[in-house]
Amino acid sequence: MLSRLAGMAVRDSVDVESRARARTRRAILDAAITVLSQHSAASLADVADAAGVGRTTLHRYFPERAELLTALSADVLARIDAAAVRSQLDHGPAPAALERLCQELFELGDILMCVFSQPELVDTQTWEECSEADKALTRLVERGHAEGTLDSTLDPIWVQQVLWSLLYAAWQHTREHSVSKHRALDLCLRSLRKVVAASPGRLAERPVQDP
Amino acid sequence: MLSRLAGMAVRDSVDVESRARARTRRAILDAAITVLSQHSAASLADVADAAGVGRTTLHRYFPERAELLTALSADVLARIDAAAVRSQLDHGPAPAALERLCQELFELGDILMCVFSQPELVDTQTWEECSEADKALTRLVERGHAEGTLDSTLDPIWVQQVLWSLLYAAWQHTREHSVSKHRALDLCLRSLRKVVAASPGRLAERPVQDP
DNA sequence: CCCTAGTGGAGCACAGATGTTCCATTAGGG
DNA sequence: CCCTAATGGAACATCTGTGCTCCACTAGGG
Repeated sequence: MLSRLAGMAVRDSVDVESRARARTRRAILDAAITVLSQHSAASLADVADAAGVGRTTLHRYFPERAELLTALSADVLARIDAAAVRSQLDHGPAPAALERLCQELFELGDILMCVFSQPELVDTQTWEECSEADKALTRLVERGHAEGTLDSTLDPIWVQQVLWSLLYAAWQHTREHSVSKHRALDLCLRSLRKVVAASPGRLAERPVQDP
Repeated sequence: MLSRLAGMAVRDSVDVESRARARTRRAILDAAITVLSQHSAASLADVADAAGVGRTTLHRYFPERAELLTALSADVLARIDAAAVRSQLDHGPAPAALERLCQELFELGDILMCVFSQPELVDTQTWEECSEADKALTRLVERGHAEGTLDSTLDPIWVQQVLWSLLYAAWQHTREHSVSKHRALDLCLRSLRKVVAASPGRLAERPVQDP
């Protein structure tokens, strides 16, 4: 029943119609990711052009800009969750698992930059409640604390912040300066590793100086 | 001569006029920082409201949106440079100097977030060529490399990227989760310290895995 | 106290983005 | 091969943000 409603027209078979439409839909979403990751205020005409479709067609799929953004958000979240699944966060040593996640997320490229350039795209509330990736990452960090392989003074939320901001730094590094993706990822992983490593002994060596 | 031109009207004394105008100008710039740091696409009416002035007045100071952004950019750059000067990057051990810079920049608050939400505000070309802060930071990192107090596998540009992205992470941390500024700065400094610390011995322990 | 710089509001024109409709054309499945 | 879903383009109304003008009002300095 739902599938008939989703298809905008009454058809016998369900997937046959989807062929062309699914392809167009993907092209639009991919274009939206590319365009909006670089200029979050880009017009729908820009997105349509990048997707190689007419503005009218774009409107058939997403009657309002908000609907495109909603779909984009869902797509981004799904890809991030998929990356988390591929990383198998519950297996092996915590630091290694975290690095696998970092690599998988790095591969998402423009999708990452979308999240940064449009924070409203990923509502923090929804994210923390619905995202499996968030929960898995929290579990991972807590496991690392228990194992003694991750710095126990860094709570899961901060580790997540650092992971994302280092990924942003890495991609920005490739965009602005002519640095290879490989080099950027290397720096990113190396830095992440050092941040989360359990500090051997001398903790809080230099406390914050209040001015 | 220039001061008469800057005053938009022919006056005998120069600073008398500036009193009111300078106050209004600052109010507008401060409001622009606050508003645009949270929503980079905010309208000029929003900025005027936040500044407590009419839209007409805002137009008298900045006839076009671009001019407001230019002034905003100059203001932001000046504040960043001032923060760098206060940090005395050329004095003392390199890691400590870097932490002083981090603290000074952290205090800039919304100004930082402006730079992130509107990367076009700070053109990388202009920044690297004109900013004294950039040069001082580069010198600092190179000094740290020579001293052996900073990880020599991290080039100055990457250190700068990490510094900024950690600052972003810290502020985001206070905004989204109810974390005190003090705690956020503490996490930020601790993380920065670990990233830039010269690795004792075992470098490149775990190279990037190409998939 | 008076005068002028500074301000605020209303109003107007313009530009760009958006949402919508209609029609001609094309591609792909039955 | 034929038919229909799918598409693209043109045209239109609307809306928002912007840039600009004019006029009335107010506060602060001489």
